[in-house]
Amino acid sequence: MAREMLRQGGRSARIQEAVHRTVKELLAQMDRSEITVPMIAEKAGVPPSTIYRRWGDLSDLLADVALERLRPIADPEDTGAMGSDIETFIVDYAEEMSSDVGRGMYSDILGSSSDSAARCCHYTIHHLETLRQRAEGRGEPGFEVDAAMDKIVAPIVYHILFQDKAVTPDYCRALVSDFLGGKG
Amino acid sequence: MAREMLRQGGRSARIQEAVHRTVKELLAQMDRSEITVPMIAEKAGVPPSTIYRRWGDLSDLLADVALERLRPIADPEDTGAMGSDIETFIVDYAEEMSSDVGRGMYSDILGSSSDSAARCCHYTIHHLETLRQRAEGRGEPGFEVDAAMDKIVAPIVYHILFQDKAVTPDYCRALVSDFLGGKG
DNA sequence: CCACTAACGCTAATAATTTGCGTTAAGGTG
DNA sequence: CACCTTAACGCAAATTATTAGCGTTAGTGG
Repeated sequence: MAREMLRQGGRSARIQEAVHRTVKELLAQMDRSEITVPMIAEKAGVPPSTIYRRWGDLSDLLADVALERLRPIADPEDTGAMGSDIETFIVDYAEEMSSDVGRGMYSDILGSSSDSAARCCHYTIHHLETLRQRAEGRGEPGFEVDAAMDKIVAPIVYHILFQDKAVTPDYCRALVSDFLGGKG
Repeated sequence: MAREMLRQGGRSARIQEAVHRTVKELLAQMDRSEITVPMIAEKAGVPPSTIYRRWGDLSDLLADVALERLRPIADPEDTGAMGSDIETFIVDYAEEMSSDVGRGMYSDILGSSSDSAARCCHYTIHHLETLRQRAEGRGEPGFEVDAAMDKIVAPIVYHILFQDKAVTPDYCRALVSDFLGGKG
């Protein structure tokens, strides 16, 4: 992945923005296996060497873009109760990530030599942590975030990645209710 | 991945063997990001064009090699009882796959455009199925293979891939005993 | 043993990546 | 606010990887 930007403003930031935007546009138009660095460079209006120097190679650039897309911009929806909070978050997450674009983001992140994989799952942990704290603030008993990762998130991500079975909303809800039910 | 070989014998098979062996050797010596097709070609004694024509590109070749390494060669060890069969199989599997080489195989498989991901997890399902049948042959109650994939395999593979926590034998054993305990 | 053709080797053309070097502009300092 | 330092850039040349054409080799089935 890109090393942290040492300079945050001006030209450097404009290039980062233009390149990221271009990658997202290309990803929506064609298969990732057809995308090349020179192609991105031309569309974004920067020389290829700038991309190579800054991101290293295509897989690191794709991982960087994927990670940015996954970065939390808002907290999960507040539905009023812990069970429905978790269910809503998980069903939405699974739907978003089981698309071709979503699975592609996972592949890019896992194919990169950087630490983007660990970062990516920290985002999910962070969201679950938010839901846990919210529940406890309501006086609900809360839940173990690690256990939720193992029992809910891991199976969903596994099936998305290995494409061995369809990840349906019903399947997700069953995982959630199994997790919540197995506690009492 | 490589299309199925139309010709199984002679020269074609020798090349496949030489290339696979070379890839495994290189993988043991250096980081995968340093490996190139021309490098493999020279060491294996074949022209690069042959590799490109047959495997398409490097990621498909790596996925092909990874899949071959994961292909079951023997049934899981028979320890005399279902619980210890599952535990032994899972602990061994986790240990093997949590190495850098193991994680690399997953990355290669997930980064390929072929169906190698689904095949890879079918291998695991097949092994679990073997254990289930063996247990039932002994008069034991058996277990749900799908549930074992969700509750045992998925969390292990998730943590290996996303590198968010160490997958220790104790952790694996806890997953197995949780799975078996939650049934009675 | 012969015919058929998949798969190969070689080579030339094309495309991607790396590198050196001069230039621009961000961010800090007096 | 002008100046200094240097990260990051643009350009272009050199290197390396990939693709494609075409004749050749050698499995496979008859």
